[in-house]
Amino acid sequence: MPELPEVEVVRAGLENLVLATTIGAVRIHHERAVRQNVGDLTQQLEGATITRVARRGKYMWLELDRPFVLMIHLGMSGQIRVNESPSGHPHVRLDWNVIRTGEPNRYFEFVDQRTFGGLRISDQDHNGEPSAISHIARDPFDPLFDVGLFADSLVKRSTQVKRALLDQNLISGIGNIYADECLWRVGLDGTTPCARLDRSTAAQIVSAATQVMNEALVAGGTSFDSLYVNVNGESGYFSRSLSVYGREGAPCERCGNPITRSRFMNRSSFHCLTCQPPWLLP
DNA sequence: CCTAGAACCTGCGAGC
DNA sequence: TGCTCGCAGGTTCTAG
Repeated sequence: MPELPEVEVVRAGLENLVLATTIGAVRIHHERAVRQNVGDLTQQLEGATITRVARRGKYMWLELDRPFVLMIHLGMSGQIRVNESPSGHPHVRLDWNVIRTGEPNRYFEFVDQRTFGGLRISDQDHNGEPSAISHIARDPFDPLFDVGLFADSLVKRSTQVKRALLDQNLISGIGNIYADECLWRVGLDGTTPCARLDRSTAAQIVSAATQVMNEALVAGGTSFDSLYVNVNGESGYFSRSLSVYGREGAPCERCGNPITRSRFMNRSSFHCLTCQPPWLLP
């Protein structure tokens, strides 16, 4: 469920607490939450000091004083909760020792209802980046994100624009909510063939995606229910600022016509048929 | 290589 | 009050 803004809220919250601390006991209550040998993960992590909490797209990872990192992906329903065990799905608990301030030891838990997310160790390439996500494109918040490269790749795709926006190998961080919000802001129907787009439109897409995700980040992310919360269990407020997602039948903020819902890629898409004229097949 | 589906899971609300 | 069905912020594997 979480897209870039929600993952960034969790990343920042976690970094604020665990930087320069040392991992103590690691307890795994659900093997599916660990995408590798359970014993290896436990053994490699204990005693490691956390030097940075990083993110690309929807993936985040703990950098350590070791030649590997701990990858964390929240999937559809994953949470990181600090110093509390929410009822339901305790999966992996990491204790850490606060050597920085002398505060009492703490722990965080990775909790995941649907277990599409998980934790795993990854080694790093020569640039220090996790090899586990070498296939994931840079996200629009990345200073090294290349709009020209994205535009070139996008217009060459022989698929529809919404599908391309959800392809993490092309641009990362965008999911079903922000793809719909972005396309509404640009005035583009999601089924438009990529081949019909030009570089200028591609740049508008990046700009709109960056803006909407930044607004969501400032609001603490989008929460429809208790499944997405920050490390302290608190919801974000951006759902009240969504223009199309989840607003079937409600008036379009731009033209007043009702927002419609359709099936696309086996999931829901929300759009304004007036502001985003449907692409007509030739 | 690229694209499009199915598969992986649990829980909730709607409708019968 | 159940029961079934559809639906949910994602990724990855496979077949074509």
